[in-house]
Parts: sequence; C-alpha cells; structure tokens
Amino acid sequence: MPKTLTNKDHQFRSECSISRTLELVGDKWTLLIVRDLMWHGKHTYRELHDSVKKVPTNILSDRLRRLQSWGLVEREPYQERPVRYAYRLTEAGRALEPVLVQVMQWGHQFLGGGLNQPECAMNSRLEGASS
Amino acid sequence: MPKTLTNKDHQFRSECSISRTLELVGDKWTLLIVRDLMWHGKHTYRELHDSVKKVPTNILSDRLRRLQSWGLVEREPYQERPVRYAYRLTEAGRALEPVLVQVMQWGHQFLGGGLNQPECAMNSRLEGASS
DNA sequence: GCTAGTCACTTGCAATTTGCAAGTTATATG
DNA sequence: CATATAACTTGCAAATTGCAAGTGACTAGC
Repeated sequence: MPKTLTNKDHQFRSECSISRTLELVGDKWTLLIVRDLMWHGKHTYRELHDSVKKVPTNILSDRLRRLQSWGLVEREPYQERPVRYAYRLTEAGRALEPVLVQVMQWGHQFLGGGLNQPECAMNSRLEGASS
Repeated sequence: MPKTLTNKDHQFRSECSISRTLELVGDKWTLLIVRDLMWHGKHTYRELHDSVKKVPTNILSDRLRRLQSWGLVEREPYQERPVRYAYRLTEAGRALEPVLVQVMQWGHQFLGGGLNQPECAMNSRLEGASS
C-alpha cells in the first residue's frame, strides 16, 4: 500500500478525494501528458512535446515538474553531456489508467472523439481489457 | 445512442477523446458540481453553493451555465416569482459517473481523501455497484 | 575558433481565468 | 418602508495560460 502522496507546498482545500485529485490533474494538459507516458511510449521532453499536440513548452515543463513533485512521475538521466532525462510514471501515476480509460470512453461516446486516433491508440488494449 | 454533444461556440483543439473531455471538465470545480448533482441530491443554486465547499459564486454560476450549454445539465423552474431553477444532470451528465468513481478511488488511495465523508457519501453505492 | 543546429527549457508579456468581496435584482414578509 | 433571502453580477487583484522569442549546453562541420 503506497503511502499517501504529499507535497509540502500544497494545502488541500478539501478532504474529498475527487477535489484532491482535481487539485493535481484538474487542468487541460496533465492527463494528456500522463496518457502519452502511459500509452504512447513517450519518455523524453521532446517526444512528449511532439506527441501532446500544441502543448506550450512552458506548460509541458511546468506539468512535468509538478507530476514529479507529486510523485506521479520520476525521471532518470539517459545521457550525460548535456544531461537529459527520460520520464516515467510511478505506481501512483500508472494507477491513473482507469481514470484515463473512463475519460476517454466518455469523450468518445459524447464528444465524438477518437478511440483509435494515433494519439489514443488504445483499441487493442481496450479490447484486451474487456475480454 | 445520443448524438454528439456540441457547442457552437467551441472549437476542440484535438480529436482525442481525453483532450475533448478535459476541455469541458478539466478544471477544479466542474466535476465537484456534477458530483453533488449526482450523488448528493443537490439541485438548486443555493444547495450546490452550500455543498460544494468554498466554490465562489461567480464560478458556480459560470460552471452551471457551461454545463447547460454543453448539454450535461438541464434546468427547470421550480417556482415562479421570482423564477428559480432546479438543475439536474442529463444522460450525458449522468454518464460521467464512472469518471467520478475512478477519480475518487484514485484520490482515496493516493491522496488520503475520504470515501465516506459527507461530501462523498458513496459507500453504499460503491458496495452495491461492486456486488 | 566560428557558425549552425538541436534539445530543453526560461522569459516577457498579453490574454484569460480564478476567486474575493461587495453590490444588484426580484421577490416575500412584517 | 425596512429587512431578508436567493441568485446571481460586478470590479478588481492575483494567478494561470499560452505565444513567441530567447538562453544555455551541448555537437557537428568547416
């Protein structure tokens, strides 16, 4: 059982789990970054910048920093000169998968969004999951 | 199969279902309002304002208006002088329930948020759903 | 050594959003 | 008429978003 994620700079405004989660991921970009780390095999800043369409560079770097400070993402250097990092999801980050699946399914059903667009190439995983 | 929700004032930035959904609900208050419409039996502006802790009045009215314009919420007058409305979720709004459940479970497991706080009084529903 | 390029950001700034506190409107009540 | 209630709107400061340009640390080629 992982310990509770904390961030000493953050005071939750509520005890409610939904409210707390939204304080971390309740914006328009964070879950898309998690999506591409989880489902698209993107790990470097550049890969993420290319795959999360239109994400501004200051937003991407800010969100990666926040995800890291919350313990949803960790990074390790994959080269030294200059040092560059590959990002990956922690257990807590990976545990967001059911959230992503439900959000995607709702968006597909009600907003006509893709299930098998290159950005959301999940068909085989979904089919596997449901069978 | 409900038709695709649309909002003529809105241009989605992506085909991706997750991205599209986040354009509607990717903020800190919208899902909390949906929560209280769905799970707490709150219907009027006042009830929602009292139960969604600390929600500013301009935010609450703005979000209700947006939810309505997207077709997730509808309202009907429950009195005439002055006219006042009760809000309720549409089918599309109710279909956000699995999203809320997953968000809440993640927040409970990783952020120590409640599952049976008064704001999130869902134990019996969850148990029913899982049995 | 210089130039050009790449990658990973930071910076400056305008636009937008958030949120606080006060105010307004349409009613009812005494 | 004064007071109260409910449902907002408004003004404004602070924060965030996002665009475009710039910076730093490297490599490659000449």
